[in-house]
Amino acid sequence: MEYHALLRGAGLRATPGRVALLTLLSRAAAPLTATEIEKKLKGKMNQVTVYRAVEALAASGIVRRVNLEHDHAHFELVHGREHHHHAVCRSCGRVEDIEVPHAARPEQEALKRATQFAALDSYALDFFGTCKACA
Amino acid sequence: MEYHALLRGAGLRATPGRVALLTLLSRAAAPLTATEIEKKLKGKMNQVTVYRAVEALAASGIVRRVNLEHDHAHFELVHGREHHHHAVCRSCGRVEDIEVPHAARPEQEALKRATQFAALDSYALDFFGTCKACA
DNA sequence: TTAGCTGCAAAAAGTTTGCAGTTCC
DNA sequence: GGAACTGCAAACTTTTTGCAGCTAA
Repeated sequence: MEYHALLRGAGLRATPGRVALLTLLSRAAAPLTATEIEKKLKGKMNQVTVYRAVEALAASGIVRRVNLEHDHAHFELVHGREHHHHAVCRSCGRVEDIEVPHAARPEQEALKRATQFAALDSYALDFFGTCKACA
Repeated sequence: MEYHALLRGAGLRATPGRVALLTLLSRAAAPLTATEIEKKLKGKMNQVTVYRAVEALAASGIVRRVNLEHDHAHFELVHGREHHHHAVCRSCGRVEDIEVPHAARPEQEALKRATQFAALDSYALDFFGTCKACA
């Protein structure tokens, strides 16, 4: 029941659908779209509720909204884990999570270069190319 | 008429609308959405044609499609210039172009870490935070 | 002349909202 | 019991497609 506690700790209700959603995301190897989530939860939660759930979870910092290419958002669990990145196939849309070493706190360097920003607290680093299946 | 030649060189027709579109993008301080482009070209090109034009221009490598937060694509000119990045305001959506020093060819490092990819040839590094106007 | 471009109308995707009923705590 | 959550239907936004007419080369 670890997700039950996680939800309650964020002041959210631990409904069966939300626990199933978090369990699904925790087992996914890459971010999922709202439609993928709804299909894999088949019947447990309808699409509108999926959107509302990921919105609430994102507001609590439990889930992160990821914008890759393609015209729809993807969602992933914010493990307590390391910041990670994505490789995206331009041909089929496949996404793989990858770890890439990078400078510590690149946001601070970016903020120095920006003239119109008061704060930058996160960043996204995503790679695009062709997956082995499509090559 | 520099854009006329650029278009012809890519095998595309140099229509007045496309030249106006490229001129607009060249003067923009940050990537524009299709709707913004259509409004700023008021009357010169309708929205459907804007989508078809940026698609053709992106296929020729003249324009780049950028996916930031928010649910719509942005488009920017691919100057012959340096790879650059974006600061995005989570509150109002404002986007500023920024230059950030980074490792040479991070794609190669990323490809080593990916297990399912045959090639990675580009990447996006975008920062999120709050702009001065919203702070 | 003609392949490429354009506009209009309509459809397709993805996402959000209103409201009434249900459920977690 | 009451606030939070859910599902249904419908709206809204962004993007794509079909088709007929126009135009750059």
